[in-house]
Amino acid sequence: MELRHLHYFVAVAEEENFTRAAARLHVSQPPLSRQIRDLEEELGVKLFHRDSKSVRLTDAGRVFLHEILPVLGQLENAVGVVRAVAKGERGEIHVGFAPSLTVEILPRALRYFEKAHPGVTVQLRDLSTQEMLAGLREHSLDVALMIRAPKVAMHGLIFEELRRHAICLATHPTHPLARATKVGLRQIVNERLIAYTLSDYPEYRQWLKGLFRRLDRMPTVAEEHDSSTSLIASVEAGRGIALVQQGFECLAGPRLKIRPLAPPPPPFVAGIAFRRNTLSATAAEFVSAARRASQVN
Amino acid sequence: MELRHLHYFVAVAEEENFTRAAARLHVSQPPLSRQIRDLEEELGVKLFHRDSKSVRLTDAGRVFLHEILPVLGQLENAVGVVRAVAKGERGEIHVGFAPSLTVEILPRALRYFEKAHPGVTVQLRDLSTQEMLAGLREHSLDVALMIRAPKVAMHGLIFEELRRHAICLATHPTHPLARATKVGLRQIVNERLIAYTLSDYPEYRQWLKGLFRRLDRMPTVAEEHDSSTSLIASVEAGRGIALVQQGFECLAGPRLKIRPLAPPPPPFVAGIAFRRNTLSATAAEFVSAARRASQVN
DNA sequence: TAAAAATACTCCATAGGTATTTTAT
DNA sequence: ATAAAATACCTATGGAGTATTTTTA
Repeated sequence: MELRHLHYFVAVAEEENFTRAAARLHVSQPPLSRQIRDLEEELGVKLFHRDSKSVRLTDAGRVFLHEILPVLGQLENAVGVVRAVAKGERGEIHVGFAPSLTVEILPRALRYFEKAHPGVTVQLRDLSTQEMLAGLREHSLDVALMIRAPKVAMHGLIFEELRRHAICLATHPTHPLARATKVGLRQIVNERLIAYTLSDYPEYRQWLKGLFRRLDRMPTVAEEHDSSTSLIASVEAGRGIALVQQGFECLAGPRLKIRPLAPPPPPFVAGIAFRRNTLSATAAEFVSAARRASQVN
Repeated sequence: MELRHLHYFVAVAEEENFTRAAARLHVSQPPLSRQIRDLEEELGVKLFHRDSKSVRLTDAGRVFLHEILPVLGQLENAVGVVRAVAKGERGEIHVGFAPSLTVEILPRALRYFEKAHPGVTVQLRDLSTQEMLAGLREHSLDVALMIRAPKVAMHGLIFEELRRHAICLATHPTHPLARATKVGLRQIVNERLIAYTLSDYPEYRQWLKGLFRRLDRMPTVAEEHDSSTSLIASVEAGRGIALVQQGFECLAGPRLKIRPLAPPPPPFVAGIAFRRNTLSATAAEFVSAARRASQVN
């Protein structure tokens, strides 16, 4: 049985006439008769009473028509839905992001994307880099806004750089270094450092290690935090200093003093990651929205 | 698009592998690849991400699978239902009957039929002969238990005789004729006759007319009734006599006296009517149940 | 007799097969 | 190098066309 049989059956049932149904289907009458006969044979059921003057559904045929019409309707609907999804008119996209590191890019990217694809639901998930990479691999995420993790395996994934963020020093407003115009790395090696957790943000800690490699020592990591909120609170409480990215002001507000480092150390590289091969058109659109969002204002 | 495409798509989606899916479908891999490609082209949608190591659904493909699976299920179900209907395991049959004239046959026929086709709903409709013939013609009835109407057009319909009912005289128990062993037609020509209505039971009135044709006169039709119940009440009240069929006792009980006519006039012919060409297997089964039911005990 | 469906046949489009190439790891 | 999908090409099933016959009112 093929859809052809069903469409032919519906036409004959509705026209109650093979010749008219054939015309409506743009085929000639004999093949139509044959297809209906084949369908009846396959079902083992007579679908029509035929005589030379009239063609009418049998009881079984009436039941079949009744069962088949909604099926054909749903099928047509399915085709419409799948095309809409492929065109990005409908659907769902799962986006992972590191909240503290993408404060500027994410909202703008969302705005651009929403404008282009109002029918697509964006599922946002606040995740660590590790979770994002795992999520991308197991297809629970489509794209991830994250910081480049230099020594992390990216098999099958692509990391596309969007923006570089200079590293700044965040201190309590009354801290001695808060007034310095230029802060060098050497000036902070004896400070207590408030950092992100090693388990959730290994790339941050790698970067930290690399930052002080040229010097003979690095500051003690006095505390670990798994969120910017608690890290800010800790620095505000005077428990230590933190190294954060340019733009951190909009998270910390006036509670912390943010100073640039000089000479500027290698910056954070913010970007977007996605699977190399299995990127949906919609996800690709999100990537380009993120690209636009990261263009300097 | 044909069902083949959908079945192939489901197999590949579930196996996530063309070679295995091909084996499962009992076809070789290249035709399968081709059919999937054709489907994708027709939809204008990429359904799978392919690389040499893995095949995975795209987002659109996942949506399509989700939409298509219930459709294929319903289709399979429809095939099952239509076969059940054709086999008489399920379905509906519309039966018209003249209550007063089929008191013996109908209940027995129903019992036989119910036993053979417990899944079939029997819709019973108490109708006049005219209504039954119209119902059969417009397919709102499948079969009708009725009295033969000699001069009524039966184009396209078949009347199959089931049983003959001798004509009897029904009187009030104290009526002079109630004691007679044999009642001749001549003895009742001066009686007031209680009859069925001309409009609903024309064949009864035709038969009545024919009955007295040989005599020079016929009894006055004093009253008309459209149901046996009211006819019985009227005769019981002593308003006249009635001519009814043998077996009427079980309707009238002891309220009326039923006497045979002698010599016996042409009897009522009870039978079953149905369309000549468009008789469902189930309806045919009902006809044969009625045949069995009308066999003498 | 006429109107419609069924049958007989012919043709070719295409589903499916085999052999081979391409591709990505 | 390997494993799987895609491509190339061939075969033949069967869908569709034309001409004709059958059916029944």
